[in-house]
Amino acid sequence: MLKYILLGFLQYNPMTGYDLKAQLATSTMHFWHAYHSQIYTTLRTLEEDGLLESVMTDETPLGKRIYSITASGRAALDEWLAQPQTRVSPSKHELLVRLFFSGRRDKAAILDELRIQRRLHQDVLATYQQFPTQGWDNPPGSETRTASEPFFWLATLDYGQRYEEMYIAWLDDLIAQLEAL
Amino acid sequence: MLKYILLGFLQYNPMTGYDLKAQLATSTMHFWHAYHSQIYTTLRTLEEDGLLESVMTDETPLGKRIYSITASGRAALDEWLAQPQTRVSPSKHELLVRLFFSGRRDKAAILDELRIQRRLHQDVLATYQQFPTQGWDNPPGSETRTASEPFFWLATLDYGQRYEEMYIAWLDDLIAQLEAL
DNA sequence: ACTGCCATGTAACGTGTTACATGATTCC
DNA sequence: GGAATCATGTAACACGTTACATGGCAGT
Repeated sequence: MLKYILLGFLQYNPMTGYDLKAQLATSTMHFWHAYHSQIYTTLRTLEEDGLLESVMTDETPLGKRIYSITASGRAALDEWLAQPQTRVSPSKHELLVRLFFSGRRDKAAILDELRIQRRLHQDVLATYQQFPTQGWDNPPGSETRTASEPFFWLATLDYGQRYEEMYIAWLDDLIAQLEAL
Repeated sequence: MLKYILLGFLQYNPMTGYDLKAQLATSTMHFWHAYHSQIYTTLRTLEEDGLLESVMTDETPLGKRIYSITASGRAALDEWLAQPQTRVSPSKHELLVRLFFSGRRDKAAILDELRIQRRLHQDVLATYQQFPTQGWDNPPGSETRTASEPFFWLATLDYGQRYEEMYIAWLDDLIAQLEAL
């Protein structure tokens, strides 16, 4: 999966692993996450498989390695996009697991945990709400873009906002119910 | 993580791997998923670590192996529950990845994919809505339950319903926008 | 006879996480 | 002088997925 995200970003223009790490920490933070260790190793694997190429700028000890997509890389990305997803994305949500098994826990401890989550998700929502006004509606690179790309980027951002709003409302109702018990 | 889900279910009463697989396919389907291969291997690991014990019923070639939680197992579960989660659960959502990079795709193909997802998620929502009337508000086992357990089970189910409603509404709006383009 | 569900497991592979490790440059 | 950010990588381990593999029992 990360493979296609890296190819997806590199289709617009060449980037370093560090740049891709930054893209994942901003543009895709609401639907995919990866650690830098995984990004660097996956980039190397993609290069070995001929889907990417890289060059080192200024051969100083610790220079930048800039990756570019190859024709095979574009083909692999297009082929993946052409196969529609026909199942639901399986979800994994640790807080819900904890809650499901919280029957014996102290009420005050649960409320503390829920309130922490409420604050964290409020922050995430605030971040999303600032994205479009920060020029995020035109993010990765510049050239080789079609007119519809910002449409889809904004659609995923809209998902992120709706998700956070739903989640916060659910937390608020749950906190109120627990307090009333 | 699966470790604690298995311990969580087994705190109520002993079960087989097959039973646990069924629990994961129903009770926790909206927040955690695991394959039977992983369930069986994790159960073995937990037994090796002394958190579970098992007995074989009727020593026929292919009998049932019934797992029970040990005192150490309960302690491990309680300890995990006592450490509150202070970060947001990272999300991974394949359809959003595909959508994010769909700028060059054929509009009709994207619409097909979104409509398939809409139907699948409608089915999932329908399943959730039938749960409480099917006695799911009192699911795993029977004994050793506290009064607040159904409260938390219903809270996670409520999350699942709200999530699906939000997701379907988002899909509907997106489909309408795409059609209008 | 065949289908579907009960019931268990292994093996190989793929993905993801944590920790270790280094060093330059920029801003305060 | 110190902290933050830029920049890259490896190693060990943990977790998750797919495929292979077996066989009983109940219902049609």
